[in-house]
Amino acid sequence: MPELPEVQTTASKLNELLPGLKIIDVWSDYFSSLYVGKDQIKNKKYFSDFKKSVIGSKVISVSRRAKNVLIHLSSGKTILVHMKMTGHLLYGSYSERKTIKKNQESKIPEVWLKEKWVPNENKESLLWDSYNRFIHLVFSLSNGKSLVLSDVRKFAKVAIFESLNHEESKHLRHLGPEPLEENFTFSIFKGRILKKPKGKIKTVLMDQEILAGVGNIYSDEVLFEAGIHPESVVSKIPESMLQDIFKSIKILLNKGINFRGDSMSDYRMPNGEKGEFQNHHKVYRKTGAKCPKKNCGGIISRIKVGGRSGHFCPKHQKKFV
DNA sequence: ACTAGCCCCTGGGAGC
DNA sequence: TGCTCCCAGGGGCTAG
Repeated sequence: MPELPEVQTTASKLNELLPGLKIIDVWSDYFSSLYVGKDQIKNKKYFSDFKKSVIGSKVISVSRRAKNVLIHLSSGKTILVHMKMTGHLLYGSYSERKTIKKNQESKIPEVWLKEKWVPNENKESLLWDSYNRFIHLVFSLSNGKSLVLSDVRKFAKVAIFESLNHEESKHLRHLGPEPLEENFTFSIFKGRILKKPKGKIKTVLMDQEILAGVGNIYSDEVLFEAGIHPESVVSKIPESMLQDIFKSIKILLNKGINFRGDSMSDYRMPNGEKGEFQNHHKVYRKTGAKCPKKNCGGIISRIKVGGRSGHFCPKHQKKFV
C-alpha cells in the first residue's frame, strides 16, 4: 500500500518524465473516484468538466504531500492522486482498443500495454501482462505516451483544483507535518503525537492529521526498531523511547525510499517495476516468524490495533500503559 | 471530543 | 475443480 516512500518514489520519477508534456485527452471508466475542486463526479456529464479542466495544459512539475502525488499544470491547476490501497501510476505507451471481447458484457474499452515492461515470469506480474484490466484513468500525453492509474480495488482518488491554495484545499489542509523535512525536529514530533495523549502509539503514528505519510507497514517497522509495543499509550512512553521512535521514522522512511518503495501488495513504480522494501521487512506480515533481533528469540505476533493489523515481537517490544 | 465500526472494492488464499 | 468465507486496509463517515 503506497505510503510516503512509495508516493515519493512515484512523484520523483514522474517529475523526471512529465514536465513539458501536454495533456491531450483523458479517459476514465470509474467517475466516482474523481473530483473537481471538492465535488465528486457523479456521472459522465461532470466527467466532461474534469476533462476540460486539464486538456491543453502542460505539466510543470510533480511533487508529493503526505500520500498524495501532486501534478502541477501550466493552467494553474493541480491534479492530486491518492493511490489508497492498490492504486499506482504508470507511464508508458498505451493505446485504447475500442473493440469489446466476445462474451464480455462491459462496454468499457480495454486499455492495454503495447510494450511489455516487465517479463511475465512465474505469474508474479499479473497486473503487468499484455493488458491491464485495472486501469481506470488514462491521461494521453503530447508525446504519444500516457500516464495511467491502475487500481484493482478502485479506492484511489483523483482531484483537480487551483494550485494557488492547494495547501488549503479540502484534500490537503488537514494534514500534519512532513516527517522527512529538515525542520521536522524531535520537539515538533513530540508536540504532534501528544495531541493524542491517550491514543495507542501505532494508531497515532498513522493518523495523517498528526503526522503525514506513515501507514501500516512503516508504523509496524518503526515500532519494531524502536522496541515499543504498538498498543503503548502515547503519554506513558518515556522521552528517550519517543526519541527512538522519532529516529526510526526518519531512518525507515528513507530506507523505503532507497529501496524504491514496498511492492508486497500492488504498488509499482511508474515503469511497472517493483520496489524492494518488501524484502527487508522485519515484522510486517511476518506472523509466526522468529524475531530478527539478535538473541531475542521472540515470535512475531499479530494483533488488531485501531482496526488495522499490527505485527510486533511480544518479547522485546515494551508496552507502556 | 473521543472511538468503534461500517463502507468503498476485488483478488487471493484457506477450508471443505 | 469450484464453492464459500474471510482477509487485506486508507480514509471518510456515522453512531454511540
